[in-house]
Parts: sequence; structure tokens; C-alpha cells
Amino acid sequence: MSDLADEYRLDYFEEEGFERLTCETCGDHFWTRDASRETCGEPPCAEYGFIDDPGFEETLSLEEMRETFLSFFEERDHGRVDPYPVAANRWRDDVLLTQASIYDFQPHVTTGQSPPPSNPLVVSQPCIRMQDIDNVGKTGRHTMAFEMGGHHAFNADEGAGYAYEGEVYWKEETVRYCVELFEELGVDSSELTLIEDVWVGGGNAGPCFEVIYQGLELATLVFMQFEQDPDGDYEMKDGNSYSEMDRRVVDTGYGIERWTWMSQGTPTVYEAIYPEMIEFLRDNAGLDYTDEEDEIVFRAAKLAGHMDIDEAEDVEAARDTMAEQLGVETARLVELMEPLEDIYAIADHSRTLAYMLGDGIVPSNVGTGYLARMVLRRTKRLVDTVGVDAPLDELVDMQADRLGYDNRDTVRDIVRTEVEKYRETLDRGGRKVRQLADDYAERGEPIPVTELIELYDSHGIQPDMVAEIAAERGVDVDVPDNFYGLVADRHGGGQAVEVEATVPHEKRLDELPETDRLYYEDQQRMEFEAVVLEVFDREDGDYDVVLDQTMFYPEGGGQPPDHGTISTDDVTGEVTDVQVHGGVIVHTCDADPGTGEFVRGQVDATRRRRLMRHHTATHVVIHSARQVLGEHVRQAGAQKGTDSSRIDIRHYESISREQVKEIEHRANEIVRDNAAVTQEWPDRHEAEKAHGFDLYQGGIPTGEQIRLIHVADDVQACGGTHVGRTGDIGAIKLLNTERIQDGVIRLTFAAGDAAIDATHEIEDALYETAELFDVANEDVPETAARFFDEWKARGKEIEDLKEQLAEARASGGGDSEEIEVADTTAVVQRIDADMDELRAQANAVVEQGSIAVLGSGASGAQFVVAVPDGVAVNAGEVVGELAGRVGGGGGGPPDFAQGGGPDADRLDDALEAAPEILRQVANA
RNA sequence: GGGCCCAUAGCUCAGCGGCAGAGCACCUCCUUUGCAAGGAGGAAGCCCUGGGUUCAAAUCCCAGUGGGUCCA
Repeated sequence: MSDLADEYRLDYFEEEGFERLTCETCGDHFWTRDASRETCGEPPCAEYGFIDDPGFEETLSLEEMRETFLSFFEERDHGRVDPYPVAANRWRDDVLLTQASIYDFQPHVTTGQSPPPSNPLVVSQPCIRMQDIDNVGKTGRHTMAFEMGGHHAFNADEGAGYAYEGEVYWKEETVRYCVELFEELGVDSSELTLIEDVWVGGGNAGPCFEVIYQGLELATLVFMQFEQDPDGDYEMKDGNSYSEMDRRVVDTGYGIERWTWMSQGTPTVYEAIYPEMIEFLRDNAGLDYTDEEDEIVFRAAKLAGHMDIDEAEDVEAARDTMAEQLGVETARLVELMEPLEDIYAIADHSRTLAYMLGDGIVPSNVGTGYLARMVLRRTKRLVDTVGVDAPLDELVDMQADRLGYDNRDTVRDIVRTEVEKYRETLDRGGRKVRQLADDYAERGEPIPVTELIELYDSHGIQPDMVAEIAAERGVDVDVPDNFYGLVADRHGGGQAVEVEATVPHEKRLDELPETDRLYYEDQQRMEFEAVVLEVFDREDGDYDVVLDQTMFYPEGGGQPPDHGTISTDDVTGEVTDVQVHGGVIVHTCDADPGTGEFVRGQVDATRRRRLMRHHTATHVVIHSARQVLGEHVRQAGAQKGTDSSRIDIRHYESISREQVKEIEHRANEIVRDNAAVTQEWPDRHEAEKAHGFDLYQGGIPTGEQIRLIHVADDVQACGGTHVGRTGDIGAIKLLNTERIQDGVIRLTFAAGDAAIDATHEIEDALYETAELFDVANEDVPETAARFFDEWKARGKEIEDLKEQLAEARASGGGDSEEIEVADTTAVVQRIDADMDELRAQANAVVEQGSIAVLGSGASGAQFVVAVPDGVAVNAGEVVGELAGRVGGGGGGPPDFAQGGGPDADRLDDALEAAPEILRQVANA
């Protein structure tokens, strides 16, 4: 195993008089110009030196600090790159949120597949780290949302075949730039320390320096130079082996918020980055502290900076010590600090929400949407706790305004909708818990853990809320420490086994050249000629045919594969499936054309045209949906078909009938405009720059060039086949909308002749109904409503009549048999009527003080036995005995029972035996 | 993407194989004169939809629809 020590020895350090020292407290190695230094300079080995005594010459706002950073590197030949969205899943599918500036260039740039937009480059990237959520507000320096200033350089060995090559710069320049930036801000560089560390993550690793000034880590300089390799020479702290790469990536992170804080020397970072928001919240919550109280808070914050506070728990633990040093009671300190901590957190969370919602994340129960919902609910709780009475949408809007978003109305609307949903959940939860608490209060038992888990997992009610409500009712609740672990257990924990799709004859496919995709050259042509490169036998008896070029579109991007025929002079085969594996297109065919043969291909034109119409229509519909519902609307999945297609879109509420009509109108307007549908293959970065990440509606393509499809004003990265002009779509008919999960709505539609067919189906249903009712089409709804009402009224009337009939029967005759049993009269009677009637009759008999034993042969054999109050005959037992005689069973409470069996022929026998059965039961 | 929960009167919910229930709201009357008043009476249900099991399903099973919630 090799040592990394040499990796930190730079010529720069030698030239500039830096020495390598060892921290006397923690033992870390670090570089400094001050040979007399004893510690590494990072808490807990040192204290903050800048609170109330700013570390830079000038006081800078967050915006000014950002600009200072960006222009510093721009002046040193770095291309300035616009920040990416915080929703990293807009351009990559392995993470949800952007957590560092390097995320912008993963995976395609760091792996060398795509060139960076500029090399070297600089960016100030908004990031969100949910891991820090508990620390926000408490430690004075943690924020969930922050801007990471990063300057990056991508180096690769000459001839390694990457999208970039050569040396831009590496460690020497990186460290020099960093020190120079400090010096430009008036820092004496002998106060800096650069601590040696190792960075590991995402399959890569490398040495890094943590740059510390005045006790605060302001930058991390990472040199990505290793990649995971089982045979590698370097073992890293994650326990894996790594080896040297032929690429070297400079990955730096400058915490713009911390630099701003350093320049201002405020007690916490929050007061430095959004002072006006903190002031607003303090005013609004009525936190007008006296000078003396403010003084305590100020000194406490300062003390916090001097302590080793890395986690929210540390803060709690340090409270006593702080209170003692300040000369106040711990309780008083807490009383003063907690509302402020909440306010800091509210400001930070509002900023986080502004980023998330502003970048188009829609709250939901899945993915990034779920994270947004969590943050929003947490923020709402804080707002209520601390007593801020401004609506949450206003707070988020303040931050969205500061951040310069122009979709603020939508953001506010989303927040309002979401707050309302949360309120309903709380209402529901409160009722549920109160009811449960009452139940357990009655029994004098504590609420068990299983109930707590159920309440949280299925109803979203936090255990502390349960405890609070239960306490009001004097019920104990014991929340175990491992509560969330128990919830996790309930989810099984077992990892779903990824079923790796096996590609048949994969090895050989890798050796074949990529198939020429003729369908991109002319999307309207359906015939072509080609040479058979390879034929594989399939297990099902068909053949997989690889050609040198093809007009057959393989399944992809939600578009099903083409069908058609491949023929030689001798054989013609039906193509039933077309798939692409690594650029090689495989046609599944029911005949073997023979390797090396010339073939003619003919695509099933009707099918393909239907698919093309639906594909282009998909672009038109999503474009229209964005116009009607808002710019946040994004595709969450799509499937094209020949008869209808569907797209799933992200939207925060269910859409109304009016909105559906509006979308349909606009879509058909685009069709009528007969706009040209065009394709182009621009450089991916230029495309992103020109059109934004909304390009990637249907997934993220790889490669330097990407294919763009323009439909009217709409631009999307897309690999599918399209009609030449929007008029070719013919017509678009929205067939259905359904909410497939929270925040995702499925639009089903048909295009062209399929739209006409679909309309016919709906019309047929209407016409048939109208005919059945014998009314005009437009009268169908009203008539149906009237029929329904009448049907209900008639049901009630029948019910009524049955009761009257039963009374009449009970008071006057019929062929009933009356016997004496248990000092009461029993009426045994056969009425061939349904169960309702039998029950009514039985009730009528009981009214008169008699036992009723009724039988019916209307459907099988059925019995009802009813017994008046105070008569010692068990109806259930009587019915059981009777029903047994007709091959069935029955039962019920002692005063009213029912039963029956299939054997109707024996009904009379059973009734005949009734008197005897009654006596037996009565005497039992 | 996965797990779990729910659907019964206008509202909030109980019932969990055997006659469809309560509270609030509503209507009529009485007693009162109000700040959640009291009393008497009444009306109000395709127990979400479709299958299945059963002598019998609001209740059990399966599927669908709608809603909620937790996790990745």
C-alpha cells in the first residue's frame, strides 16, 4: 500500500515558505507560514477569532461576496458558469438534490464522456444538504441551503480518448489561487492553515486540504486523482482500494455564506447572510429583547463559536457551561435562545424552499417532492412554535424574491396548497389521537408503541404530538428511543433485488459496429436496403437480426418499436420487435435472411405514422400543459401507443375540467398552426445554455451532442421519430386525467385518426344511453338524475309497503299456525318473500307479543325467527336447527336470528317440525 | 419505485359476518332569550365501484377508483 504523504508536498509551499507541522492537540498534519504555530487552527483545537472582529478588510453582503469570488477566478481565465438547479435529478438520475458544485459536472464530465462547459471554470452553486437539518439555527453556522463557490479544472492524459485532454492546472495553482483570494481580501496569509485530509466519495478519491482561517473552515481543496479499483495500491478510509486515474479533477468548495460571515463578524452566519429577514421575523414574532437580554444573546452566540459545537446535541450539552460563564440561569438562557434558534431555522428553511420550489420541485409523496414536503412541514411547525404570524408563503416569497426567481406566484400558490394539506392532516391526526387517547383513558392503560407506530407511519402523526394530546387526557405514552428504528423495521428493511436485464448474446453484440440509424436521416421514409451482419437464433424459434443500417426504430423514450418486414429475394420475415443495445440495433424476425445477404426492409407505415403522430402530440400536450398549469410542469414518465398515449406530469393539485379543455384547445391550436417540426444535434452545453434543463423531459441523454426536437416554441431532447409538421398530427383529444400519486397527474390522449376513434367510443356510449332513455343526447344527464331519484324514492316506497303488508298479515290470518310455547304464542308461517319482507313480518309479529318463525322458499330456503323481550327462547338456536334441515346454517342474537339453506324442497318439513324445535329450545 | 392506512347520513366518525348507528348540522313544535342553551318529534344512506366466499357481506377475500401517510 502506498502512502499519500508525498501528495501534499508542493513546490508552492517550498517557494512561499510554508512548513508542514503537526497539531499538538489533535495530531493532524497541516501547512502554515507561521513556524511557531502549535495547533491546526480548527475548533476544538482553536477558537473563532472573527466574531465582533471581522477577518476581512471590507464588510461584504452575500451577493457582494459571491461576485468577489466569481470575478477573482474569472480574471484568472476561468469561464463563469451559471448555477444549475438545486434539483440534481433534472440532469442526473443517481441523486435527488445538488449537494456540491462538482455535482453539476457529474457524471458525464468527470468520467470524461462530455467536455465541461469551460475549462477551467468557476461557479457559485446553490446546494441543499438535508443531513444538516437538525443543526440549522442551533450551531450558528449550519445551513441547509448554501452556495458552494467552486473552481474546477479537468485534466486528462493526452491520447486517453476523453472529451477533454491535457493539463489545465493542478495542485500548485489551486493552492496559490486560494491563498491569493485571501490576500486580496486583506488577510495576512501567515494566519492560514491548510490541513491535510483525504476525500472519498462516489467511487473517486484524492488528497485534499481544508483551509482554516480564524478558526473557521472556509474552503476545501480536493484533488480527485484515484478511482475505486480492487487491485489498487491505495487503501482509503472507506476500506476500499483505489488506483491512479488517467484524469485529474480539481474540485474545490468555498462556503460563500461563511466567507460573508467572516467579513461581517456577526454572532451567527444567519445574521450575515439575510439580515433583513432575521429582523422581519424577530419583529413579527415579537422578540423585542431589552438591551441587557440582547447582550446575553450576543455573548452566548460568541461563546458558542468558541466551543466545539458540531451538532445540535453539542449545543444542548454546552448550555450549562455557557449559562455559567454568562452568569445567568440555564433556563433563562434557553428561554432567550430557543426562539432565536427557531427564527434562524425558519429563515434558512424558507430559503431552502424558495430554491426547491423555484427550481420546479412539486411537493409530493415521492422523490424530491417528498423532501420539499418534509422541509415545508418542519418550517410550518417552527413558525407556529415561535409565534410568527406571517403566512409561510410570504416568508418563502421573501427569499424567492432575494434569489431572483420569476415564478414567484406559482411558488406562493404551491406553498399555500401545501400548508392547507398539512393543516388537514393535522386536523385529521388530532381527532384520531383524541379518540384513541379517550379509549385508553377509559381502560386506564397507556397508549402502546404499536399504536404510535401506526399513527406515524400511516397517518403522519409525530409521537410528540400524540404525547401532548394524551397528556391532556391523562394518558401515559412511552416513546421508545429507537422509535424511528421500529418504524423502519416495519418497512421490512430487505433490499429489493435488482433484476439485471440480461442481454442475449451480449459479448458478440459488443464486437459489432453501431448500426446506422436511417430513421433520423429521413423520418418519413419507410423502405431501405441493408446488409445482414449477424443472425442469432432465439430460444423461441425466431431470429435476432443485426444489419449495417436500419430504418426500424428500436423501442426507446417511451416509443414502442417499429414493426414491418425484412426480405431477400428468397425469404420475407415479419419484424415483431426492435431493441437497441449499445448502439447495435437488433431486429426480432420470424425468418432467417442469412448472414451477409442484402435485404430490403419495409417498415409498417400505418403503425409508424400513428406512433409518430402520438410522439409529436406528446410534445405538444406537455407544452400546452405548461402554458395552462405553469412552468413547473414537467414530464414524470410517458408511454406512446398507436391508439392512445399517456404522459405523467408533475403538478401540485388535481386539474379541473376547465383546465383540461384549455390544454386541449391550445394543443389543437398548435396543430392548426401547422408549424414545422425540426431536429438538430447541438453541443449539449450550448443546448443547456440556450434552453435550460427543461430540455430533459424524457430522461437524460449521454454524449457530447444531443438531439433536440423543436415543435413550435417547444424544445426537448428526444430520440423519437416525429411527423414533419404539427398539422400532420390531425387532431389531439384528451381522453382522461387521473392522479396516479400525489403531485403526479396522468394525461391520456389520442392523436390523429385515433382521436376520432376515441371520440366515437365516447359518443357511442352517449348515443346508446340516450336511445335507452329515449331522450335527446343533451337530456341524458338530467334524465339519468331523474331516474336515479325516482329509483331511490321507489325503493323507500317498497320498504314502506312491505312493512304495511307485514302488519296486515300479522294481525289478520294468512295460513299461519299458532302454538303455545314458553307461556307465549308462537306464529309459524310460510311466506315466499325476500329477506326484507320476512324481517318486517317478524318485527310485526313480535310487536304483538308473539314469537315469529317465518320461512320463505323464494330463493332457496330462508328463515327468520324473532322473539319478544323477556321470552326465554333463543332465536339463534331455533334458526340453527331449522336451517340445518335444509342443508344450511344460520344464527344471530337471541332475539332476532336468520338463516337458510339451499334445500327448498324440505322447507315445509322444517316448518312442520318448528313447534317441536321451539319446545326443545324453550326447555333447554 | 416500495410499504402501510382509510372510504358508512350534509360534517366528524362508531359498527367489523346476522334488523343501518351516534354526535354535530338540518326541519317542526315547546321552553327559553343568545354567545357550543334545554326538551319533544322528524327527515336524511347505491354503507365508493365491480367480482368472489357464505344460508347470510357495510363487515371477510381479490381487483379497481378516490384520498391519506411513511420510506428510498
